[in-house]
Amino acid sequence: MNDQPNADLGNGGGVRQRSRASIEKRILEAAESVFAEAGFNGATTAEIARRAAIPKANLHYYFNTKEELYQQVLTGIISTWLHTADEIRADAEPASALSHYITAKIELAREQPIPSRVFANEIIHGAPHLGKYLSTELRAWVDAKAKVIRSWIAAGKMREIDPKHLLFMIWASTQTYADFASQISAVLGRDQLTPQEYKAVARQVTEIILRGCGLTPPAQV
Amino acid sequence: MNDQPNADLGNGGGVRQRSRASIEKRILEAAESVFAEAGFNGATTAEIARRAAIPKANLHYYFNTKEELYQQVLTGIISTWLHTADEIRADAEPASALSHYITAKIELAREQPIPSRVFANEIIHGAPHLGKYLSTELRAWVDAKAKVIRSWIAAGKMREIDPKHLLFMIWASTQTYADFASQISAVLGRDQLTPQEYKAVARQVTEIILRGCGLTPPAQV
DNA sequence: CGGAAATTTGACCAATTGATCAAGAATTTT
DNA sequence: AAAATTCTTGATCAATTGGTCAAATTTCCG
Repeated sequence: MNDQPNADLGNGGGVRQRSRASIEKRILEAAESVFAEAGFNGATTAEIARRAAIPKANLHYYFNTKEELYQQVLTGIISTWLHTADEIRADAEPASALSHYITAKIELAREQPIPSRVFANEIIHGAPHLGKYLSTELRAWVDAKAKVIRSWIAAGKMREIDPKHLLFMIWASTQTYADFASQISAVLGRDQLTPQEYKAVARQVTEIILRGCGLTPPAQV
Repeated sequence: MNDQPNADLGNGGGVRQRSRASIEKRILEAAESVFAEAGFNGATTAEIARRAAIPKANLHYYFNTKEELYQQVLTGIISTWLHTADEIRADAEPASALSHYITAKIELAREQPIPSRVFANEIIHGAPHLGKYLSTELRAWVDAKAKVIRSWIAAGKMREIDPKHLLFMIWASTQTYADFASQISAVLGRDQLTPQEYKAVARQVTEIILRGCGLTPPAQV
């Protein structure tokens, strides 16, 4: 039953565990990039093993199935996203909170586009591997944030808009720079945006959303 | 060389051609849905044939390779999209033109989400089957529309914004309702949005974008 | 050291899958 | 009618691929 080798053997947590953690990380990073490029179906364990520079059989020693590997990649992505909107609280100023959220999301799209693409791919295909996450955890998260935004509206701090669809719009407008980067690059005619361009994008998206909500964008940093 | 059976034989364009067109359409629709659900790699010609209700060997009679089938699906999608922004012209009013464009895109997301997902999937994976379309045709399209928007700005009709990133934002905010429908459904807790909800979405996205551009949303229809 | 546990690895397997082929059925043309 | 062309389809193939296995090799610990 216990298919986790080295589990709970009291070996002192020495070199083995450190090495194990590091090789698992290498495998997960390789898997991430392959899943992002080819999707779950197109990804092959052989290619993941190649990028992790280990034999395929060794990969299956650390992760029993491709499914298990994919799950861990997804889990990692989700946990990264859970706390990007911490500033969206009832006692915060909407303009500042939304501005920070949008900026953080654009930065994430720049710094970690690959996990974002794995997740987007999963959603596009109907989220067959995500189980109930969307309709439980994420839904609760959105409900909570929507409540905060509604409190801002009730306090007369911003225009009356549908909070959930505002969130969808922010997600879409920011993650498009990770998920659809190849399209944006091709259309703009360059390999990738410069950090300055990302800043300009964050500023423009923020301005449009905030003005659209009847808010005044904060002065630029 | 000519692997198109029945091509140019002067048979009068009778039953054969009509039947051929209809079966090809059935195959393409089946392919569309399978590609949308599983991506290029995950799609199997067997499943496409099953949905088209023909033997797999017969499918390969009409479309030699899976790649050819995919190309035709993509081509169909692209041609559908080429003329959705015809109202974005220099002599149009920005508020009206953008409003119509956004509304049309949301309607397309509602009516034809499947082709949109096939395309989105292709982009996410780096557009390996799209050839130079993005960097030639689509880029030229965007350049032209950006020029129009810049003329509106120069005429003092709207706030100074980056036209291309505005277009990206409109694409993202509208297509998210096709591409990420499973996420939106799960978060909102219902199978699919009602036509009324789509209308409300179009209204809200339009309002936010227009106000964000310093425009006044037109009165609702 | 020396036995036990953990790790590595090449060889291998069963299932899937894109594509082919040949034989026959249906349709059109002469 | 019969020859020619188009269409249909079951059988089959070669390649790919997720996963297994057992035999080494290494590491750990008394």
